[in-house]
This record gives sequence, structure tokens and C-alpha cells, in this order.
Amino acid sequence: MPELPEVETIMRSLAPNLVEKIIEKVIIRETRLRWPVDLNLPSYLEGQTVQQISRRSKYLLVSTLNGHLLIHLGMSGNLRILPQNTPVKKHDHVDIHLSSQQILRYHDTRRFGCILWTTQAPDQHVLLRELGQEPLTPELTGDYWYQRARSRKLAVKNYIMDNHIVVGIGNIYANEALFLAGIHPNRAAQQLTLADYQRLLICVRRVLNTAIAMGGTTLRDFTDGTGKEGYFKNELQIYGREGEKCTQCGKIIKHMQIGQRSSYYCPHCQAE
DNA sequence: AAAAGGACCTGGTGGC
DNA sequence: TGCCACCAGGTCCTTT
Repeated sequence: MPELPEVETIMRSLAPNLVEKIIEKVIIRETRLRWPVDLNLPSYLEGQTVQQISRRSKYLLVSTLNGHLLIHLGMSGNLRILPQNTPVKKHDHVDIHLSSQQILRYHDTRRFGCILWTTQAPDQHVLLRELGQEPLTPELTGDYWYQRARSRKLAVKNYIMDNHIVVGIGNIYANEALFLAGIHPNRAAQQLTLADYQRLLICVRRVLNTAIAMGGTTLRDFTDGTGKEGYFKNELQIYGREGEKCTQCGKIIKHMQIGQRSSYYCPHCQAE
């Protein structure tokens, strides 16, 4: 479900409902997520006040004075702020009861997500410390992306989805950004010029920022923390549009598998 | 070191 | 209606 814009959207919608609230109770119904949920979570969290919620890559960090909850939504995870008496549905794995009489509920059909507790600085955590740069911060430059691509023969689409280099770009937005930049997704990463990477970075930022402004992309079931859908689906130029006409040139959009992921491109606007 | 493929899960869809 | 193959917004791990 969530790429960077969706996680950012959820974070923003949760912030006013979480920050400065006291965690009164934690209920774990299912521990079998990507990594087991620590059954001591209630003892770590109950009585604590949420200081802030932030995002690193596609992880959400819920911080108290004692430590941080690292939450990843995997492919199908979601977080919702709900009234306390909301009936439990299948795959509602964890509830965090708040002093506001609301609950923060973690739901994840496929259980690829995780909820972990750490008392380390989040950046030092094993899951975060090897992560690459945030795409929306000014520290990232097209030159960095270009330099790291030297001697990389993999498809540029896989390269820009590599979290060790730049985080947050998943399958949908990789497709969209490459289309905007006019770059064929299957070109070797090392083949692109510095100017290509500079242009690509601008396109990545434009796509991500626009998607955030529209509340993310709801393909089937994504919503923010309050249940609102995202409207960037209406703006998708290339993802999922195999057989349709390119919005730029009218040629028929093609589809191919790259690294086992669905890839879409315009054979005219994104020449090999 | 880099690339490719499998693994982890459930559910929806479309074909027969 | 049922069964089956295939697909899905992520990312870690093993093998080549």
C-alpha cells in the first residue's frame, strides 16, 4: 500500500490525534508480523505521553520520553484513529488506547509490516541505519545519485527503488517519475548522464510532493489516519495504464516486468 | 560487490 | 458455483 507519500499522509493525519496524548492501554491480538510484536509493549508504553510522530523512509516513528515505536506498513498495513468502541475486524492486530478516548489501530492483511520498540536513537536502529537519503531533503543532489550509479548495471527503475541509496520511492512513483523524466525504466543505471539524474530528481520530487498534496494514491483501500482516501490516482500518467494512450504523444503504453515488478512506459516518450 | 530470485502473507480478480 | 493461476503499494535473505 504505502510509499513515501502515503506514509507522510498518514503521519500528518495522525499527529494532531496522537501528540500529547497519554497511552492508556495497548492490546496485541496478533504478534506474527514481519518481526514478532514484543509482548512487553504494554509495559513500555502504558502511562507514557506521545511526544511526537515523525517519518524516516517508509517508517513511522512514534516517540515517548522512554523510546520509540517503529512502525512499517508493508504492502497492506494501515493505521486508523477510531472511537474506543469500534468493533474489531479481521487483521486488526494492535490497538493503542489514548487518553482522548480514541484508539490508534494497526491493521495489516498480509502482515508484511512491523511494530517494534526501541530505546536507541532511531537512526541507530538496525532497520534504519543503512538507509539512504530522503528524496525531499535538499542534501540529496542529482550528482550524488549519478555518482552512486557508476558501475551499476541494473535497470534504472530498480536503482531508484534501492533504499540503500535513496528511500521512499516505490513501484508506483518510480514508474511515474521515469515517465515524467522521459527515461525508459529498463535502461542501465550507469548509462544515464548527470543531467538525466538531475532531471529525474526534479521529477521524483514533483511526483512525491504532488501526491502528498493530494493525500496519496488510493488504488483499493489506502486511507489516511482518519479514513480519508487519497486522490493522486486520478493523476497517474503511466502506472496501470497498459494499452491506453500516452497523455503526451498518444502512443500505446506498454508493460514489462523489471525485477519482478510491473513496469509501464511509453515507447515513444521513454525511448530505450 | 552486484544482481537475480525466492521468501514472507492474504485476498481479489478473471478465466475456464 | 468452484477451482486455479496470477497479481498486488515492500524489503529482507540467499544464491549465483
